Amino acid sequence: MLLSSYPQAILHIDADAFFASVEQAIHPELKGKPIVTGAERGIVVAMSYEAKACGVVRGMMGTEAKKRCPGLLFVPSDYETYGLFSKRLFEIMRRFTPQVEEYSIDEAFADITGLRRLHHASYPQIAKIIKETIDAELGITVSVGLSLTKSLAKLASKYKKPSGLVCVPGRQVAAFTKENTIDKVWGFGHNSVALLKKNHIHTVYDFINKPEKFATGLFGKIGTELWQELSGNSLYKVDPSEKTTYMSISKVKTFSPPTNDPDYLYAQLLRNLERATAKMRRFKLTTKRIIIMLKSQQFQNKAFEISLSRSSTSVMEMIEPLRQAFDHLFSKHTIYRSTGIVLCDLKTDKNIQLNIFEDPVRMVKMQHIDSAIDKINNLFGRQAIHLASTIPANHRSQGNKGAPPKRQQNLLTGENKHRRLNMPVLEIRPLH
DNA sequence: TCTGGGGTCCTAGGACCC
DNA sequence: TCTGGGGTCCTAGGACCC
Repeated sequence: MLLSSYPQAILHIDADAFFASVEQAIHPELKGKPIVTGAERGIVVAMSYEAKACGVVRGMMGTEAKKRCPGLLFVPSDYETYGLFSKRLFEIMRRFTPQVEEYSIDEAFADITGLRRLHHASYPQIAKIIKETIDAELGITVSVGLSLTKSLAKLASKYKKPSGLVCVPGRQVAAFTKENTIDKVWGFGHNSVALLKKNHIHTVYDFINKPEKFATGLFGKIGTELWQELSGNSLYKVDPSEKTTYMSISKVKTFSPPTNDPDYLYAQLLRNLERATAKMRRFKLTTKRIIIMLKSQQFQNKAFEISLSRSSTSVMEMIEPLRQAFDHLFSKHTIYRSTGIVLCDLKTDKNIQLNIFEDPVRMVKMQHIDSAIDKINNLFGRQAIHLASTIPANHRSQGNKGAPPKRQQNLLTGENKHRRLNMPVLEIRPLH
């Protein structure tokens, strides 16, 4: 196949060691030093390149990380600030093209096809300008890949980290894919890689050199798509539409130390539920199916599913079934390390069907209560108001004792991020 | 890498219908 | 009663992503 330079020019931008880099950008004294985030739980969530160089990896216990890297500094995670940096990054990209797809907190695609004249620059030059703008304005570095498809662009951005700029025009696809093993491909996980290796496929080039039917035979639809994408035929389009909905919303929380105290566990679960439903209401969604999970110390997952008689947005309506599900799942001989809630099959809450036995007045009342709670929590911080039954979740949770939350000025907007006042905790009991 | 917290999509097989 | 052929919807679970 003969490919011209860039029939499509797709960019993938991936921030380097994002959380750690943001911390270094806000705290200049941390620059050039090995640091990790995740201090609040004592495990490594993200590490700077300096820390990575000593062999510190994600999920590692703090003590082990310190052993490998004696000068290691721990900072607590600050997701609000990471989110703000993320927003800035996407905004910079949008100055060059509206075709920007926010893929995750630290990654985005952009379609810059046809923009050479507008920017008076070649595609690689445009990529370079975007990269330099981000690096300069945010004080962090990103790695950039430019190629014909999303899959190739993603491969390219990963090829030279940190702070790489890798351009793969059509005529270099063959050479470039020879340089990349299949485990680097976005969409091939452990199982797929194992299967490919059994078939003597080791590089991406090996894969695209097989007939398309071979890929389809092994992996079905996904196989065909990846084969096309990696061959330089763009199938996955850059989707700039904002995320407005969810299929599911989950809240999981691991606590330390693990426990088998039912009051504590139930309170944790209820708190998960409060947070999940608050998010659900923010997106104007409703649920009918809820999954309750308890994870044991040995990482055994036990789950129970409840179906509501009709779609709902209100915690109060879910409390009874939650209690029953918990009693069903809980065993006093098991020690648990986390609880979780998944709200499934979410639908927009336009017209919730009432069945004839229900009391619409009561329902409307509950909706008023919910929206009042949501408003207050919006103003005064997450869960300024919460159910009294979640209070046991505050005790015994020694997990975050060491690291008080940071109350710093927001460097980007000048606002105080934490507008929480010293509010008393209001307690609301479920209606009966 | 032994396990944090969030998500999506695809597929096979059963239930049910003509 | 077992014998045909064909369709749709739903569900569970796997695989993958960051």
